[in-house]
Amino acid sequence: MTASNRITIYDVAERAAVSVATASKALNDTGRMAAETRERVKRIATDLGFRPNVLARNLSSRHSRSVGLLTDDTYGRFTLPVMAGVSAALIDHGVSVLLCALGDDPVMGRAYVETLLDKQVDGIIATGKRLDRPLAIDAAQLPLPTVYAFALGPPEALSFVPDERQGAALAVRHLIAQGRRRIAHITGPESFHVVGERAGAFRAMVGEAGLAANDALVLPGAWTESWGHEAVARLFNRAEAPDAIFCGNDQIARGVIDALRERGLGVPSDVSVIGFDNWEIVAEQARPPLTSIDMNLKELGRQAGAALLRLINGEAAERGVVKLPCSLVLRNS
Amino acid sequence: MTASNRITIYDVAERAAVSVATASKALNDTGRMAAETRERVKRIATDLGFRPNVLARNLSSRHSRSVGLLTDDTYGRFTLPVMAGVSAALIDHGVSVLLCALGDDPVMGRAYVETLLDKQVDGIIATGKRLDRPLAIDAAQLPLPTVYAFALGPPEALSFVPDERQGAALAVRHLIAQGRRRIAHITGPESFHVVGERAGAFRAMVGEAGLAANDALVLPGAWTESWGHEAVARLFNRAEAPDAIFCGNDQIARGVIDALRERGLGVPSDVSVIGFDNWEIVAEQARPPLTSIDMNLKELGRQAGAALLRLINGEAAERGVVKLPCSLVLRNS
DNA sequence: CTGAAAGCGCTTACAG
DNA sequence: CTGAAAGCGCTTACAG
Repeated sequence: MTASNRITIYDVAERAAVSVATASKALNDTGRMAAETRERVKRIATDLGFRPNVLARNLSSRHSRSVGLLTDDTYGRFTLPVMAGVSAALIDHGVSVLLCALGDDPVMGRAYVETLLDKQVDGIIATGKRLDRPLAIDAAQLPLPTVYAFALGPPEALSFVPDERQGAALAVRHLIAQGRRRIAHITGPESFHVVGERAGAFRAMVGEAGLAANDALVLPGAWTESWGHEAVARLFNRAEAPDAIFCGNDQIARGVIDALRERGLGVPSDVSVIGFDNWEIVAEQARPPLTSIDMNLKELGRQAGAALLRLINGEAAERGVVKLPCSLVLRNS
Repeated sequence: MTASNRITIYDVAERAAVSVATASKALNDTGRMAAETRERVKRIATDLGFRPNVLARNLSSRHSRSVGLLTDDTYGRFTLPVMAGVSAALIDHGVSVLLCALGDDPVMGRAYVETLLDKQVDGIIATGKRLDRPLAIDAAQLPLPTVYAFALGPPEALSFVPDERQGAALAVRHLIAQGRRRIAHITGPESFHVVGERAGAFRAMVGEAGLAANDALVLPGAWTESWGHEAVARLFNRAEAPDAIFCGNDQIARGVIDALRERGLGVPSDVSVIGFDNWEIVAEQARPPLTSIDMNLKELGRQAGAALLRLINGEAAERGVVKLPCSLVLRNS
């Protein structure tokens, strides 16, 4: 029936002594037929090693079983885990992910998105290097189901982001549970949205616990080891030194740990330290290994992928911002 | 001719008063026909806003115009720029990139690759988190054109990697050109292949220039700021201190710069410092901003993508390891 | 419960 | 130089 020697649905149908229509319905669990027929067709397909030609299926069914993944990230510390999660969620449903690496140039971006639309993607996932900076392309305008992952879309869209406040609260609660009473927060530049979120949650938790909620204990700076180092110098040259430090990321925490050691302070015996991001290469190499907050980005990607699948299938429209919980990864700091 | 209201090649043919066969050939620059006819068809297609249905084209032409991108990276510092380059090289040719995020589990990996093959990808790009660690899947066994990007494939395959030795030599040559005579190399763990490569090139260049090629001037350690800090302590507590330091990455370099400042040494007045990776967020924030070596990973991805296109088109088979030059990014250190 | 037939929208020998 | 026709390998109304 077919020129090439690849097994087609015609071969399966012939062998099962049914029509290709019936074979198709049997394999796709559609239509009605005797259960025995369906089973037989499926078994024969497996025996023959039949793999449906996706290209043909796409043309008939008029959709591509693929989604576009838009990103403006060319560095990837946070984006790649999200992408891996999206991909994992979709692959089991035979949906593949087309990568579309946008630059910061909207004109180029639009051209890229055009080719994505030409490929007839069934939906779009938008992600980006920073939560608080929109992509060069307005993905929500696209005539397609769209989900934002580790990126904030417009209110009428569906966005998945880490719950920064919950993550920060988790960190502070952990320190309090260790019996710490004077907790400082050393964090990144105030221009980052997450810095405000985490600092807000920090203040709230500390206040709630009836501890000293002194603004001098919140130190915004840079996302670097050396800032952690420097901030420790500032904090510990005062009368009342903290007994715990919640750091805005793991690199800061690493600088903090090193600075404390240089001062002869034990971690965690004298001062408890907790990081954020759970960047394994940094957290595990610290001495002692660093306790940290994990944003579960792969899981976030997975949920975004699953939600996009639901939208594509026309299930109840979801919208708004879904904040996913962070988790505490205990090490020895 | 068609049920939907989307513009098809039938609409174009009708309007141009030619057959669909001629329209197809005109638009694809195949076949022979009067130049005038070709132009007219193209113009009408543009006027009508005709966009060919890629799904149909794929089925007829029996290829998907897509390639699979295999990676085992879920962190992405180096992989994402490579991916962006690959994507940029292919998108202009209407070829899209299917992301396939392998875990470290070969069984899962194999299943993922199966679905990629089902999608009839025309080729594969394999990349990974570390140059010197193979993927869980042996991509070279796949019955498809395959290119390795920022990953070493088997000798019979085509691999693109940065020229580590050239990059290191570039760094050392720059320091020598600044009049530096006693150059140290502070770098990462010896278990990394790149550490050996860069250190080898460092020794060769220093020897060639007739400078002190003392093994005590090569300090392997960790990829962290704190190791840079510590290594400076070791180097400068000796009689003969270096006047230049070539660092294995930018984080080390940052620690080095901070440590030198703490010792009251001027950078670059007393000691020149150069990093590796050109990780902008680190290099630009250093005080002074850090001169560094850039591996040009996006360009590497671009070349790998272009090479894969050539393989897919059946042009002369290429193989072996292509080392792409690094470049020097001058800042103020 | 099953099948014949049309159709998805292109491309590509082949004939003229 | 141009076109009629078959074909890519499935799916899906529709008829029975």
